[in-house]
Amino acid sequence: MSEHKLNDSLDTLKKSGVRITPQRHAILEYLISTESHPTADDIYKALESNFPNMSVATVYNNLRVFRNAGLIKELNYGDASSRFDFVTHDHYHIICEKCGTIVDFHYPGLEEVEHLATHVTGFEVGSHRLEVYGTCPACIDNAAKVN
Amino acid sequence: MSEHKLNDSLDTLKKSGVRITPQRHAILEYLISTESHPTADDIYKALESNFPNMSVATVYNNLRVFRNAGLIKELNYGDASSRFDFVTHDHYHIICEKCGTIVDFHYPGLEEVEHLATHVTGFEVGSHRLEVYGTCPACIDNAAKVN
DNA sequence: TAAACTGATGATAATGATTATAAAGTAATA
DNA sequence: TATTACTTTATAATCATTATCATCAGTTTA
Repeated sequence: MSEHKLNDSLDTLKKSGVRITPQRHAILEYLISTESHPTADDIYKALESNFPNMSVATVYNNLRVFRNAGLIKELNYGDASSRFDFVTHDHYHIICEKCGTIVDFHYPGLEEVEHLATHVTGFEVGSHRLEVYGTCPACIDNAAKVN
Repeated sequence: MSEHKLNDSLDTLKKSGVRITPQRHAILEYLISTESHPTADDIYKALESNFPNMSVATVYNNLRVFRNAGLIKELNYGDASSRFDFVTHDHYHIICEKCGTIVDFHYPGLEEVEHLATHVTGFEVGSHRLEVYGTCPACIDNAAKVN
């Protein structure tokens, strides 16, 4: 799956003069293949078996490289650590406040909001971020069972 | 200004059995009076002269108390520390990527998005969060002067 | 090919925000 | 007044992230 996403990404990196090391390859591959939105530590642990000597710093460094290249997004929710999300087409996130699950969903875009914001504040708008919070189906079920 | 916001907040706290200490009073007052979106440390520093013995932990503890009481919101942007915002009427934030300035703006609400998200994901939706990123007028000016 | 250069990695220390802990203070209540 | 519950303060602990620096690997150049 998504073999071409990986190749596209590797091309992008090469073009900006970034070397493709085995670690970088593995981190990118993991980010593309996973459905989840892993923390740096998740990634570190997931690759531990293949790269027993890899340093946490390497994970952080390369996440920054990928972010600067526009390949991934860094997500900051209330909890302690950042999560990382491979950038595909535009999508938003809905987050379960009970268990932390993050699910993607699509929405036609909110250019209106950007326009209004520009108009009202005089800012030059670059991007926006939207998240919806609630309770996921699994947690709703669990709550029902308990009562 | 906003004397009644403060009194409302104090009432809310009293009703939920929270004691009004001088520190709590001062922190709340500061949050209501300031236009900015201060970090815990900003608050700590701002009240230093009046409360030379106040501990940072007190600031954090009370911010949590206020947040649990629904009086303030905790905002997490990319940078290191959380910012706190007194909850008034619903508004969104636009954030300058150059200097970090945060400005409020109003928008009719995005219930549509919540409905769609519910429909698509099966989540029970509670709230959402939207931020717009860009460059503030001052930074635009500065950039123009340099070139 | 060998030397030199550049960037990447890995180990570890440092930083900085937030939280935990425990002792002492303060208000509320019986 | 004695007891209880809640707060504050001071400080230590935690934990994510970043900085440092020696080492390593790939690439370029002589």
